Amino acid sequence: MGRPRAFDEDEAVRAASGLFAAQGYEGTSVDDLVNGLGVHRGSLYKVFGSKRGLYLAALRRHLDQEVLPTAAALATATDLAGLLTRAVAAYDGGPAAGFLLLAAAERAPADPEVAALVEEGLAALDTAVAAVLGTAAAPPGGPADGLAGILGAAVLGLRLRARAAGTPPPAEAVLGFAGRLAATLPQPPRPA
Amino acid sequence: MGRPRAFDEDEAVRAASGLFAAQGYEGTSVDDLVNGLGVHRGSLYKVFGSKRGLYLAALRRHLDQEVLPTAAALATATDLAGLLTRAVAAYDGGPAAGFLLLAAAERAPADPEVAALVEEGLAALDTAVAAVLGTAAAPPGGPADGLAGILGAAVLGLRLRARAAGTPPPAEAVLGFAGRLAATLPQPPRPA
DNA sequence: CGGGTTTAAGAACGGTCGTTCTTGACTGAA
DNA sequence: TTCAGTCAAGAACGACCGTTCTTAAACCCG
Repeated sequence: MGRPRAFDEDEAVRAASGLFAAQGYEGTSVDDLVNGLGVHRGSLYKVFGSKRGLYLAALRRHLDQEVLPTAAALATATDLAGLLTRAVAAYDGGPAAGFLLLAAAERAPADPEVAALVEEGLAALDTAVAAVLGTAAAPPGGPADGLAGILGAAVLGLRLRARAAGTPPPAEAVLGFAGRLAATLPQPPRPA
Repeated sequence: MGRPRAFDEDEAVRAASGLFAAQGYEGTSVDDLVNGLGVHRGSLYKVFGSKRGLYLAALRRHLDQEVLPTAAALATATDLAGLLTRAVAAYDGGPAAGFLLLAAAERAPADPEVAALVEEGLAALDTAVAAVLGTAAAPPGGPADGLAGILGAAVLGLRLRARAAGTPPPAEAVLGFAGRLAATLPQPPRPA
């Protein structure tokens, strides 16, 4: 019973991801969200409780729909060059690109719940890199450690530079680096 | 002539750096600045023109007093391990730590003047890394390229993770990575 | 000591912030 | 067809936003 909803909740959350990724949390007003999502103000508060609730839902969706699948795809690479090639190719430049970066820099220091989501995303990337390298992943909950953490950090840094400059990350730099680094491995990764 | 100033301008800009670094641009109100700087509202607008003007001054100061000196110190390293050791040691955890990161993620995409300052800081870091490696620096104005850009990106990514998690960057990971990578160099850097 | 000039002090501006409230439209069930 | 329940529509709330204005205080100079 009751009047049916005139909007798709998942689509609204996706649109919110784009707005938050582009303008940040503080830089996105509820009016921006109401206009961009096509969802009425009252419905927004009914469904998500608050602006912060919608932000958390958007970040959660970004992790589930973008970051974690990307990490899973990275983990299927058979060598380092393949992994980094996929990492660069995964940069779709879509509206939510960089949401994780922005959340890490802007909201994670002030919002523990955001920090936990960010850590989840970053840990997944580290785990994928570690899987390809055949080494142990970083300890859960702890800071990035080891080569996998460093490589993940490098990809993060490249994407941050790309975001700041408004250009896609430089693929050739990543691939050249992969060639260099592959030589340092004591044995071919994934010998099986 | 005229009544003398009751505040030190450089100290005010430094305090502003801390606030902007901690809370971001949109997250820091003019009231926050007036309280945190101990500078009267009118004086703030007289000297800096606007909140954005103060932000640009604070970022400029952060570059001049923190980032560029750090980059210069990095460039004096004689090998990769020394450079990365210094890079980690340079993380003072002070109030303005991460200002460059936050500016890159939050304001650079929307404010070209911020983007130019951010690019200046990142380029200086790349140049320092390149100097130690004995390779050419990234092309000015362009995206990071080559090994130096990758290494700089890794340091950026590590610091971003540290900022998100509220912990200092993991020194041992960086140093372990330096040992691995040093083996890939075709010759000892800085042969002279 | 009395102008001239610069800053400090703080009230006040219109606008926008996140949030809530009131009213009417639409639904399935009685 | 009435009822109870959910959502849409939009006005309205107090609080805060960045900015400006007015007035008093502190200095140099003559």
